Amino acid sequence: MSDTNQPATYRVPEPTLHRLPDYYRYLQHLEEKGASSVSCSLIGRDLSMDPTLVRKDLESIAMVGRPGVGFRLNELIPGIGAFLGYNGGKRAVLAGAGSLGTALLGHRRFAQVGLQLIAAFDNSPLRVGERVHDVEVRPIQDLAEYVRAMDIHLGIITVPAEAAQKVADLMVEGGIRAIWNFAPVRLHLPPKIIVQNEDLYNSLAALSHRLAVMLSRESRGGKSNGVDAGGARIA
Amino acid sequence: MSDTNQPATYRVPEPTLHRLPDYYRYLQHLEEKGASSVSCSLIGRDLSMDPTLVRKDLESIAMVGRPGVGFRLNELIPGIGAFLGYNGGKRAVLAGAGSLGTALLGHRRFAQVGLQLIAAFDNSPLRVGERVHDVEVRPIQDLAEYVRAMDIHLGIITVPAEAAQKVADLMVEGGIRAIWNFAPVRLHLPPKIIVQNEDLYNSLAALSHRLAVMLSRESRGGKSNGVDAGGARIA
DNA sequence: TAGATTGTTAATCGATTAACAATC
DNA sequence: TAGATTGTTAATCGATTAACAATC
Repeated sequence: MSDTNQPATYRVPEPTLHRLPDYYRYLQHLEEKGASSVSCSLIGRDLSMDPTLVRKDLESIAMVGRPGVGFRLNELIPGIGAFLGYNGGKRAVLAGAGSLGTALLGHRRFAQVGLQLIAAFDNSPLRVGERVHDVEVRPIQDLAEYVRAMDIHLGIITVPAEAAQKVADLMVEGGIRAIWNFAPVRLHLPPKIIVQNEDLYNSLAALSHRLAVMLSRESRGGKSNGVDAGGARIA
Repeated sequence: MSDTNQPATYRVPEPTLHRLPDYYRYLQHLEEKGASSVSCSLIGRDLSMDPTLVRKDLESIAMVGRPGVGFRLNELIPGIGAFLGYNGGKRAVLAGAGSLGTALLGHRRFAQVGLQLIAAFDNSPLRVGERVHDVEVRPIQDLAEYVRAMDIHLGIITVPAEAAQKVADLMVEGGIRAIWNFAPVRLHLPPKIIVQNEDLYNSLAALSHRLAVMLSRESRGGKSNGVDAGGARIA
């Protein structure tokens, strides 16, 4: 890490953050099966990852194990859970009670990771006033005020792309600190706001490109002229 | 977390692949506004990215521009589109006609990127036989046979976590080459199969951890005892 | 030509993998 | 003690950023 005199955080790498839920689930399974401790090599074997990477990940969130033995599940699981805020009770509002929004509102498992969707907002008079999976749908105009009054920090955007920026602005106006954005647009936001884009097209792109490469490669019997189906150069 | 067990022979970096849809959309907007060419620095400015990174990305998919001028939109947009297979007509099946599955089946925009969901599968007799957004829901038992008969390469999994592995096995049995997995589990699959996990918990983890850090830091007014809210060590 | 921007090579940065000593 | 596994430091690898020459 950089050794400035500034109190900089030991930043937990983004990739590590993304892997933690996988460990968490795997370890829960393991505990249900009666195990009481685990080694990084076992985790690595079962999750098809390099054991050293597992160790580094656990180290980066300050988990300690015992040389020669491994990590105790009854420390490790709560440790990861605490780190991820799974017992936090994070309250959130959701904007856009369409089909995706509805799916998220009905997602029982969110409660298990400490996420509570306490209100939904929509601009359609048809939807406002309804209850979707026990959550009341309110008019989008009330969003900022509601968020401020209830002191909510997390907002979820499931409106169409065209409306997303406007909704994001309302959230910021109300004092939201983090946005989980399912709309396929990059939002323009103040630098302080944390954003996580959940853009299906970004990952579909990777998937479908690889698929195209694989198929075109097969149909050419493995021969290549240096340019694949999609136009990418091949090493 | 974008992961694939694909043995990488070609060299378009994963992060680049994920950024391409952003460029594509941005450039379309730009063209609609009447522009006919664009420079990497303009893209960088509007998308808040380093212009050199933009250039590298375009270079890696073999786009060529003109020094002193930039890239012509009428070459660049179709170029990226072709690379991503947006005019391909990729047929796919979806397993799990629950709320998320239904949302995806109704997602009109997929057609715009060349993705067609041509059949859905579910194990609930209540759902089988229904039509969800013009797509017929078939019994899950027929999946492998259908996929083989129709020569489908792409499968989408929106079943609950417990059922995901079984469904994935059926897809592989039918000859599926790539799986877009929305269930929160790591699938065990033959190495040839391309997988893209769309696991909400992975990104929620990053988001909620950062939020927790931000909030706890504020509440301490910047002071730190060496351990933040989530348990991460601070330098 | 002068200005701008690409194409390309080099430097930096960060994450993963490897090596090994400490310790249960 | 012997075997296993952690903790920690070093090496490698890949992606991003910087530098600069070529060219429209």
